[in-house]
Amino acid sequence: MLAAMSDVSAERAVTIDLDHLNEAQRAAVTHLHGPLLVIAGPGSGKTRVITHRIAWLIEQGTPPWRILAVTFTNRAAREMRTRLESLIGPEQSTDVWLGTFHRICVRMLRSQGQEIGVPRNFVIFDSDDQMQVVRNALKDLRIDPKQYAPRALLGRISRAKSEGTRREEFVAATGSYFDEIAARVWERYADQLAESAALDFDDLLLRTLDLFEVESVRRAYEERFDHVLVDEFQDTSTIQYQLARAWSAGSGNLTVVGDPDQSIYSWRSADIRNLNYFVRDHREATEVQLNNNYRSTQQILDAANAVIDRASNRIKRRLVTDNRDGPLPRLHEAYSESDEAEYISSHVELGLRDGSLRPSDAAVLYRTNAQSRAIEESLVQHGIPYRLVGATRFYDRREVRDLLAYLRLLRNAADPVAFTRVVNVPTRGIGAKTLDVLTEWSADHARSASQAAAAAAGIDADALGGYLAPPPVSRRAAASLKEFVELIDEAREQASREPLSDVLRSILVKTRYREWLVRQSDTETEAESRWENVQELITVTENYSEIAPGAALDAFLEDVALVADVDDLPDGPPDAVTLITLHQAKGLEFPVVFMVGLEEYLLPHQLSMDDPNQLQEERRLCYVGMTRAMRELHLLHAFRRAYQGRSGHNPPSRFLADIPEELLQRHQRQQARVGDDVRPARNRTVRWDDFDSFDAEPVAAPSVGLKEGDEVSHEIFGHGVVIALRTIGRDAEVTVRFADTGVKRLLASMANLTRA
DNA sequence: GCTACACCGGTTTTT
DNA sequence: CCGGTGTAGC
Repeated sequence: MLAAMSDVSAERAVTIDLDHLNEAQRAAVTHLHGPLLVIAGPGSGKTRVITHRIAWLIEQGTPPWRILAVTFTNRAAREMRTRLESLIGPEQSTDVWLGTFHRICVRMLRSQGQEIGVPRNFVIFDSDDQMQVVRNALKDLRIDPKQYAPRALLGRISRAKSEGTRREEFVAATGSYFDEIAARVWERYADQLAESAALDFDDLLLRTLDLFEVESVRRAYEERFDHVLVDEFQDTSTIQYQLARAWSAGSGNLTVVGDPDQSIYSWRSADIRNLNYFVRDHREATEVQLNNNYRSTQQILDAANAVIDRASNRIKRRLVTDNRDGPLPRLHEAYSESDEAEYISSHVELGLRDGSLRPSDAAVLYRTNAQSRAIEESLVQHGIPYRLVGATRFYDRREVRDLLAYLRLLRNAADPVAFTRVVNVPTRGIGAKTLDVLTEWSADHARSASQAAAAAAGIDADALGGYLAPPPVSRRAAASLKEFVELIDEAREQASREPLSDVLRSILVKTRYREWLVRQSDTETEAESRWENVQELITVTENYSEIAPGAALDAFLEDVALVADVDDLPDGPPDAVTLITLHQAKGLEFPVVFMVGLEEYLLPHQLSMDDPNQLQEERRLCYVGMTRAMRELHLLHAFRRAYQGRSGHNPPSRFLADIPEELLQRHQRQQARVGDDVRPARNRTVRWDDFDSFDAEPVAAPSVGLKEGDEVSHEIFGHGVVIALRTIGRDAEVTVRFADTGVKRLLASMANLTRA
């Protein structure tokens, strides 16, 4: 293999080391020509294969800028770039086209979009903006948002777009009544985006595809890329696959890498069938399977395989590893979500104490973001550092979005979404009435809301021709509008010559934004944290100080729209336990993984239980989670769980039942604490005291065999003395003063105390 | 026009 | 439990 390769590049020194790749990996890396399909199981060195392949291609003589590699997330793109740099150095690697579909589309549209009427300086509307636009559309069309949920309508529109359906086709198709409503909303929606010179995420892809309809553009790009590589191919949508084909049409060198078992984004229009279509469309494609796992122990893989094996319609594949043995995955039934969290904290604490674990080695994986709270509380209590990934994204926070809206107005005064958002933030006496008047006026006279505001304020009347009657707003509102318009104008002027961070600071000062935050916040802590977010935003903008002021604004807004990921912020403790959703965890690995909430209604999630396809996806999600673990995997579920303010009992996840008993190490609470009758908790945080009410007939003190003054020892807390005992239902609460860790209250049945 | 408060419904996942 | 929306009273 190596010899053959050297022949190809006879005069070139071979610097890419392929020796440490296995045979399948090497085959994928050194595939020379034509379509290539790589099926890459979890931990099989997928990223390594892609980066090595790119490096190898470059070494074979392909210029870096003729290689296009598409990833699913920005994080993956970044990682790939870093690894590529270490292989071939920064100079070569910067020239490789590497990014998400959206990122690459933006790049193409910025340079050639005008060919198809895409405004050069288009802005990108994120989902929050989109919702706003849909709401406006509903208002215009006098459709009751209660009857037709904006969310659902937007979902319908977006799905249609991702499938490549054009609005005209959608309207023409005889769909349901709901679809007809969606079609009408879509029209208004499109109009408003056009008015704002905005593209939504779907448009970025669609319009780029349109771009390739233009003969000259297509030809230019056909000659442009010698190789196109698509990562996470199982998560591509119809439109994304079409893009990949368009980009590789010239060379025919399309490499797709994916794993059907890890397809977890169908709700985002990912179509797993693309893998089949690829094979159908490229009969001559070479297929390589990577089934060697370099991440997990055999014990973990066995359990994970057991889960994925039960997926229907699945081509059987099995991951194998040479990895050293490790402990069996541990299955633990906790009593409640806080107990579940406690188990995690205790384990981490133990590992930290004996030095077998660093905080960053551990990750807690959950299905829904809401589950992170109980974990956080417990970690805080134990003083264990953690970092929460995603959750409420930084750029989704109200105060951050307010300031972004200000910045967007500087860029495009006509942006109605941004205008409506901040015209009265902080409140400056411009209410619903005034806004209505402005909206009507701007509709009647084909002017933007900003122009309406200026006219109402008595500014710029001449520019309107002087004969238009200004919008009839109150004297007070007019004064406020004047203030607002001037604020924006000044800031815009400032933005053309000063750094972004300074522009933001002036806006904050002039609007007394901080005082407004304090007034808005219920608690001082909230005000503080929101102000911190504002400061953080300023810090982010400081990264743009190198760029010329005008261009900085553009670049910043674009990045914000495309990189809405908390991960990109420098913040957060460097060595911390990771709290992350199962979805976001894809592509990551951790020595120790805790999967929580392995219960029916949570995983599989309630909303996915009716549909067999969605159920399959939940199973794959479970599989993805399990295969993140390198050496230790803890599978947790709780007997009782408070969710959305209510408390209930969920049976263990069906996926757990698919793992043979002998592949697991059971660690269960020793006795049932309450009857089957589960009553709602009074408090969100379940305290042991609450359990008193559960038993109608309190029984005598349980036979825990302990009394005050007894010396006991505990797995984690060590040695201590019992200082109090209390009957709780059929259990006992034992208060122990531990030598190292102080006083703790423990449940006898859970704590596993032994007499010392 | 603003604020406080009651009510309702629900996001599972994200470029 | 959360946040968004609607209403009453200032």
